[in-house]
Amino acid sequence: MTATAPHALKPRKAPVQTRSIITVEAITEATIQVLLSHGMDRLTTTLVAERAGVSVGTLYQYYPNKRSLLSAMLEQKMEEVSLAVEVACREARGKPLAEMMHHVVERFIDAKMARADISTALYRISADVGGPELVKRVEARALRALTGMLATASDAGSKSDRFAVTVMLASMSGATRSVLETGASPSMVRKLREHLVLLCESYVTALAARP
Amino acid sequence: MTATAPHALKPRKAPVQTRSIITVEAITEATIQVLLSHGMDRLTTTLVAERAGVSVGTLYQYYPNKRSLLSAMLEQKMEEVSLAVEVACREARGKPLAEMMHHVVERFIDAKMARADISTALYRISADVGGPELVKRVEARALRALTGMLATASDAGSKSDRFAVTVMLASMSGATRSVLETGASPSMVRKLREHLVLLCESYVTALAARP
Amino acid sequence: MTATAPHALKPRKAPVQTRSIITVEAITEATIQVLLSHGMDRLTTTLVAERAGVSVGTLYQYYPNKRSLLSAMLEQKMEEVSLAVEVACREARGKPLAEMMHHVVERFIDAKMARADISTALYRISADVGGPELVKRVEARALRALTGMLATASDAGSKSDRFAVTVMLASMSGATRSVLETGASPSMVRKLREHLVLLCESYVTALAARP
Amino acid sequence: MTATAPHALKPRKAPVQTRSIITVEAITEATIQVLLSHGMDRLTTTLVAERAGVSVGTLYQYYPNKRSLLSAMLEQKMEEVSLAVEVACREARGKPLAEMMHHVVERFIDAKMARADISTALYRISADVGGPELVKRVEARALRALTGMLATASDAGSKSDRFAVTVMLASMSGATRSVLETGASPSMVRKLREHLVLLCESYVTALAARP
DNA sequence: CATGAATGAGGTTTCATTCAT
DNA sequence: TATGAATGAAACCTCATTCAT
Repeated sequence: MTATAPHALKPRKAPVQTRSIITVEAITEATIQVLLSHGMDRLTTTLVAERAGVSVGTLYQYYPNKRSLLSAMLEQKMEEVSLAVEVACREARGKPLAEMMHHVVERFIDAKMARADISTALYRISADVGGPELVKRVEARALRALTGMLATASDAGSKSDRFAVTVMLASMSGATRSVLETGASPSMVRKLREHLVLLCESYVTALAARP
Repeated sequence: MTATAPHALKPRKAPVQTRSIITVEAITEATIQVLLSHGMDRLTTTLVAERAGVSVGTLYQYYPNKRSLLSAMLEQKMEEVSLAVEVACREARGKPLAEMMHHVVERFIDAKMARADISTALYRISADVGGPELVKRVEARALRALTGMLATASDAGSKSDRFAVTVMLASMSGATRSVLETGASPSMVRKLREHLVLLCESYVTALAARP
Repeated sequence: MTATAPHALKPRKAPVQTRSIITVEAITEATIQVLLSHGMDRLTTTLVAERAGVSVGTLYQYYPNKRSLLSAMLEQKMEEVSLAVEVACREARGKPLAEMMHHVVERFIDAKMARADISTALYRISADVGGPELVKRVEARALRALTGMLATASDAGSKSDRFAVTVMLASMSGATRSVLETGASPSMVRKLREHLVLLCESYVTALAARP
Repeated sequence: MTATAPHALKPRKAPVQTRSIITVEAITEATIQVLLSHGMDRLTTTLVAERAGVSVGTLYQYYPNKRSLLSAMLEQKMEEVSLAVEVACREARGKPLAEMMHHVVERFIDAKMARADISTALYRISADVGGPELVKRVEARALRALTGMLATASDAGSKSDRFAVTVMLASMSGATRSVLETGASPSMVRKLREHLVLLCESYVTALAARP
């Protein structure tokens, strides 16, 4: 990717007409496919447009540059996951710790696995495309939600601080990524759910038990 | 980076003479520096060579292409971490679980933080450069070592299987990465150590307590 | 020229719009000119593009690599000659041997001399650029045509086999090439016509007279 | 090949010591091999040196540049052929035409086929490396010899001029090249001998019979 | 709005040649 | 003499982006 001014990462215009929406969706889908089949450094705007069945020109009507195309995809997926976590946290407020973790982990993995291919594809970008900053910004919401939820646990005065929650979230992401990159068979995913619940639950409990 | 056949990722020749060794080290160091100062997609072979104080031609005497240069760096650092884990596992055999985890986590983080800049830089490339495969291959050793060690715990019949260990390792990596990308102040690192020990310890204990 | 996989020698896309056709023709012509003025090993794609009044990028839209550019030119010219021979053979069917050879040789030389500069330029590349294979493939048609024609000679049961015809064709090519590379003044060309007719005629006659 | 001043095409020094002779021969042989296995445009001085079992530096002790290396090979082989023709012509003086042609053609083909690989390899260079000029210069001797010989034919006042002989020589070369590039099985070579004799003999006879 | 031909800066890689050891 | 590490000019080729149609 050639150097690009840091501005202009937003999509160029929001599609309103039906045709436009279809076009944008085709582009989005094509990006995923190319990312998966060719990898980050053979992804070219021309190739994406071709796969989407439109011309490059059209692609550039919706995204001012390549970076914004990828950035949009990354943000979209991450928002989705963050939202899922937020909702799960709201639902689990006031419950006992074990139940909380169970619920949140399930929703987190659900969100990642809905279109697991997208998740996998995005691991190929996150480093570039404003990765860390974007990640931090989007994860902040999930972080707040989790911290808030933990404070309402019915069975334990929570000692969990922001840092502990970060560690937990990063662990969940790391483990899920690892499984996704190994292929993610259904049985693997089942085990992942189980283990992540155990991991988080025991961690939170241990935190609460600290002097 | 231009398309490159998946072969030819190995360095081209091992430096034998003193002069060569110095050259290769200069290239290695320059790669890190450029990665940190310019980022993955403004890293050019010319720039690396310049920074290393050699000509591009020289760089290409040791690495057949850009990919192999980056790949070599990634592998090198990962081997280092894997080795550190292996050694730590050997040292902690036969100890109680808590002590084991404490020891391994400490050594893991030590290895990552020695030249934290390198670790950070490498997160930018792991996705390309044969990432997953390389990761899997190199981590396999750490995995075996950890599993083996856990079986010798003095205080608990280990129920830990390969999958659980993968989850643990991925969690450690994920959390460490998260901290590194946020800046990694000394106090952060201290907290990370503490929390990762807690996380792993409680996880392993919980695993052992399962029906 | 850098190493190139043996595939991908075909032009990348056929020009359809008027603008494209002009572009491709400009590139073709520029290639000849550069070949003549600079020689095979100072012919660079950049130089060709410049001469053609387009950018390198444009050149690469029509030819996937340097080799294919040259290959296309070679094939084009050779097809032309082969076609000329085919047509001449068809026209001369049923005539006496002497007349046949006269006609074919004349048309062969006509075809080579139309843009003698191109012929000369192409001798510089035929060795690389898939030479032999291409030559064999394209000449096959001329070979068949000649053999077929000779069988219809009104004045002699033809003993000419495929091999004899190959020898004849190769002789014609060799002699013509020799003359072209010496400068090919009109008087030389006149003599060449005369002599090649004599050569072929007497050869075919001698073949027919063999026991 | 990079641009090189037109001077300095001669080998740098004549090897006198035994060791040197062996070295030069190894280089010569290696050049042929590389030419055959990799083709003209993947022939690099380093590769040749490697194949010859010496260092590049050593190669440059005997040839001032790549061009001279190739040029030397070309000239050497051509001289050989020319010499063979000269000798054959001397031997055949005073004989009848038919016998003359038979003798010369046989020796010509013998010379080309002794190390047919070399001949084939050289077709890959002749265009570059001062091709035409070199060819003209070296062939001049064969030309003179042939013309001289024909004038002494016992059975016919020769009408053959320099041009006719050029045509004949070019035909012989062309046909031989064609056969070599098609693989040159022994039976093919046998047929080639036969046919070239016939071709030349009938040609010369026809020339003599002209008004 | 869509198209896709054209652009050209710039990146990667090669390889003839030199020269200190 | 031989070596082979180093050089660096220069070649090939890509691809994000624009704009006339």
